[in-house]
Formats: sequence, structure tokens, C-alpha cells
Amino acid sequence: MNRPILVAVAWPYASGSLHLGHLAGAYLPADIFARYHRLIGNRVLMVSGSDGHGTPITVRADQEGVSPHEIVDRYHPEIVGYWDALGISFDLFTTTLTDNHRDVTWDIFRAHRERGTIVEEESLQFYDPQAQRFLPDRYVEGTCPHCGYDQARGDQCDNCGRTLDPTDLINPRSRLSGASPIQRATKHWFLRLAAFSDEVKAWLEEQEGWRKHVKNWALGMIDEGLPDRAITRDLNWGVPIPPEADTLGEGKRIYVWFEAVIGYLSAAKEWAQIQGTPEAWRDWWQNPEAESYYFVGKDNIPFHAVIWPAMLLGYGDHNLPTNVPANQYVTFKGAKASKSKGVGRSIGWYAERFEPDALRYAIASVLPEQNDTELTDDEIIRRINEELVATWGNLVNRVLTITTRNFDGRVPTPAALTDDDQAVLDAVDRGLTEIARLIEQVELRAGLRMAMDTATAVNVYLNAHEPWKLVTSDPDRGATVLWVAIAAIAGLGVAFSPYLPFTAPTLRSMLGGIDENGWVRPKVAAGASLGQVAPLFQKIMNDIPTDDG
RNA sequence: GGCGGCGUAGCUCAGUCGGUGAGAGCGCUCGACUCAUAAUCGAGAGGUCGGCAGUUCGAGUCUGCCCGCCGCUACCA
Repeated sequence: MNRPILVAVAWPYASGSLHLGHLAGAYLPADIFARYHRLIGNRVLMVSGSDGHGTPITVRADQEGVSPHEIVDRYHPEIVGYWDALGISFDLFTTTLTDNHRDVTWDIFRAHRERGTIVEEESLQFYDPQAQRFLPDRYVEGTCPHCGYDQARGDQCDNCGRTLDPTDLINPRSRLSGASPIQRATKHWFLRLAAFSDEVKAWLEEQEGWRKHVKNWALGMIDEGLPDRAITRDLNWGVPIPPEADTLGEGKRIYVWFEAVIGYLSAAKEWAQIQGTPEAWRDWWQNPEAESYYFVGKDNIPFHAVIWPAMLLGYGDHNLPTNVPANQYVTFKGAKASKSKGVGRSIGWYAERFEPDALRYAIASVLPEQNDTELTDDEIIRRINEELVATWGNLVNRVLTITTRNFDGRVPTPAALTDDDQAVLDAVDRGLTEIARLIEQVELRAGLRMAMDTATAVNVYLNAHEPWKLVTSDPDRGATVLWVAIAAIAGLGVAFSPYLPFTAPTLRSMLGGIDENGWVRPKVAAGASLGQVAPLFQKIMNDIPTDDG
């Protein structure tokens, strides 16, 4: 197999620290998927980057009295540090602040403008006459028409939770100056999404293997009708409008939702340039055999399952997503908990306290692929101690300890295999096949479960044949059983490797230096010297503060 | 309010096209084993599948209504 696989991962805002929800929602599943495909020999390109534009960044910059660029310069390296610490193996993790990204954005903008699907429209917007600025909805405050709350925002009432339009507010006022905002005409560029409704709908309907909530959501959105959507804003921070189209007046930029998704393409081009093969990106974007998978949270479904495909259709000659395996959310104490209870804890907090593979295991075993999933620190520790260490780590340790002690640190030489011996090896081979199928369907949690179940089968085999007794009562048989167990562990090591990339090479060297050789049970050579045996994972004792600590 | 998803054992979750007595992991109880990080293996207890009504020979699975949670609702992305 040698398929081109694009692994496109959501672009985090460079405006704050990421938490475990981000990791579980997008980055870890993307990495597991990418590592699997690399291992089976596919050409993987995994890209993302920090989103340098957008409201959260300008809000934070305003709060701190620094430039938005300073915010990005602070958080982008922190985010990159997470990926290094946890082995999230991007081929490129860039930002949206590059000239390359601007150029690609302009290219798509121009293509749509030429075909008439980006058009100029005039709209009325609130304007603060005192501050002399157009006001985003959330900068207009007033009294909620539904509940009477007097500090409702123009986009939503925080008291009753209803969605609002700024014109709904009673006695609207500007949050900047307190002045009464006036409605004033302003021109913006709009994307005419409706022009692509039929095409996107037909495409969505023929997609198979998509998650139910993703497909239904996207189709429902189309059935409700896709309105024209403004892609520029009255801002001074963002990708500029192409010069020939920058005719709407001062202080307008392309808004982040339009350009951020373009990052997948611009990052591929940037990667190709860095490689010194500037045309190489085409293999993932224009090769009809290429596949593309977009790992995002459920809040991002409309942008990846409807809007981005529409943008690509208008651009032409680029592949639409193969799948958008959007995850639900990880919740912490009902998602409403405070930082002190664990919600706001950064990935870095966990990365400093847990071995990376242990943390990856705990998160991968609760990936919210179907439902929101509740996760606590105690649950993470439980998964590591009761599952990872007890079943898999201990299996490796018990087998290699007996072997080292009785066979002079070498892989024993087996006699003829019995049916039981062959059966356990067959179970490992079947496990590899099944796990591969699950990973390709992006059912990563089930894949990991299957790997653990297979490890249990090997533990069962050991308990049934008791090699620790055979080594004295029937040494040939003992050698055979241990050889089988080592061969099984080698196969399991392959199955676990996309999930546990840090301990995968450690295990291979313990097993006598076997090579990585695709998604098959490796051959283990009798007589090979085993490496230094040590537990793959440490059990976590009570020295890590948990939710309540 | 509208749209979508979800609500299954103490906890975290599986249940494909409706069909033999509803599943897994962990926890719990009992037992086996003792090579191994007090790890492993086996057995058992534990569920009116959110509620009500309906379709059907038969529904966790389909339909309607209700309750609860999450997301979206186009100026957060």
C-alpha cells in the first residue's frame, strides 16, 4: 500500500493553553491515525498550525495591552512544545500569519470572485459614533427582550441563554464607550454558499462511513438553506483583502473563518516548499487517489463538512474531504468545573506529570467518538494503573523476566508448536487485522480495546501453560512457550505502536532489536540477545495531585 | 424557539439491516495461581436499555410526545 493520506487537524487559536479536551478531540486521534498509515507504508502528510487571527486573540491582546502578534508569539511555541512532549507527529505545524497563507487565501478568494460566488453586499451594522468604530455583535449591550436582563450581549443573552440579534436589544449601548450605537451602512464581501448547496448535498449523500452526527448535521444545515456569509470584517488584524478587491473602504480584513480552513492547503504548500519540492503538495490535493481526513471537534462540523467543501468546489480541481471524523467533547465534572477542579488544566500540566505513552493511553481509551465523555484525573490514573500497567506492561515484564533468568538473556529456541501455541499466535494476527480495520474506520478507541483484549489472550495462554514451571520440568516445552509469548508480544507491540510511540522502540530493543516492518507480527529470531528488561510503564502511586488535590 | 446528537450495569462506554435468556473494561464478592509493577487467570453478583404511548408475531434498536445533557443557530470558529 502506498496511498497519499492527508491528515488535517483543527487549527488551535494561539491565544491560550490547550487542555485535554483539545488533545482528545483532535490531536491525539489524528496522530494515532497518521502513525498507523505511515507504518503500513502510506504517504502521510499531517498538517495544522496556530490560528493567529480571530476574535479570541484580539480580545486577549486588548486585555493585556499588547499586539495580537505578541500573543501569537507567546502561545505558538507553547503549543509546539505540547506536540513534542506527547509525540503528536506533525509534518508541519505552522501558523496563519505567513505570506504563503495569505497568497493561498487570495488565490481562493480570487477564484470565487471570478466565478461570482464572492460578491460585494451592503448591510446595516451598528456603529459607535463616539469611538468611530463598527461594533461586533458582542460589543453591543442592552436589555434582553426575552428575560429583561440588562447586560445582554448582541449575540447572546448570558442570563437566559437565548441567541440574539443586536437589533433585538432594548436600549442598546456600545461596550466601548457606552454611547448609543447607530445603524450605518457598510460594504463587505460575501460568500454565496447557496450556489454550492446542491453540489455539496449530493457529495455528502454519497459519503459512506461518516459518523451519523456529522453527516446529519451537515445535511440538515443545507436543507435549512445556506445564506450568503460575510467573509470580511471591520478589523485591522487579519489576512488583508486582495488589493484589487480592497475597494470597500478603510479597515477591512478577511475574517478568520474564511481563511483558517484554507490553512490545510497553504500548510501543505509550505511543507512542500520546505522539502525543496514545491509541487509535492499536489499529491495530496489533486491526485484523485488521495484521501483526506479532517480531525476536528464537533463545534467545527459546519466549517469542515459544508463550508470548506463549498470553498473547494468553487476553487476547483482540489480534493474534497474523504471523511470528517469529528469527535464529541471530553467533559470534566460536567464540563462546568473550574480550573481548580481540572477543566482548565493545560496539556502541559499533564505532560509534566505523566509519561507520554501513559497519558496517550488514558486519553485514547476514552476518545469521545460517539458521545461526550466524562474524564477525571482519577479515571486517567485508573486507566494507566489497572489497564495499561496491569495488562500490557506486566505481560511484557513477566515474559521477559522469566526468559532472561532462564535462557541467559536470549530468545529461546522453540520446539514444534502445539495447537495452543499456534492458536495464540493466530489470535495476535487476527487482532492486527481487526485493529487495522478499526483504525482505518477511525474507531480508535475500539482499536485500542482490541489490542488490550489480545494482550489478555496472551496472559491467558501464559496462565494455562505456566512456563515458569516448565523451565525446570520440561525445558524444551518451556522454551517453546516463552518463544511463542515473545513472538506474540512482538506482534502486540506493532498493534500498540500508533497509540504508544514512545515505548514502541523501547520494546523492540528489549525483544532483541527487531526492526519496524509494517503492520505484521515481526519474526523473532531464536538466540537473539534480549535487551535490558525493565517495566515499560511506571505504576502511578499517590504522589500526583488529582481533581481534589 | 429551530436543527442535530446523546441518555444502556456503581464508573467509562459497545450494541451493524428490529429477532435465541441485554454486552465489554474497570470496580465489587468468591476462587485459582504465585513467573510478573500486591500484577495475572476463572467464576459470580449487579440493568423496568431516560419516561409515556404506539407500530410489529417480536423493539435498547422503528414512530409520536415528554424530560434531561451537549453542540449549532450564520459577527467564536
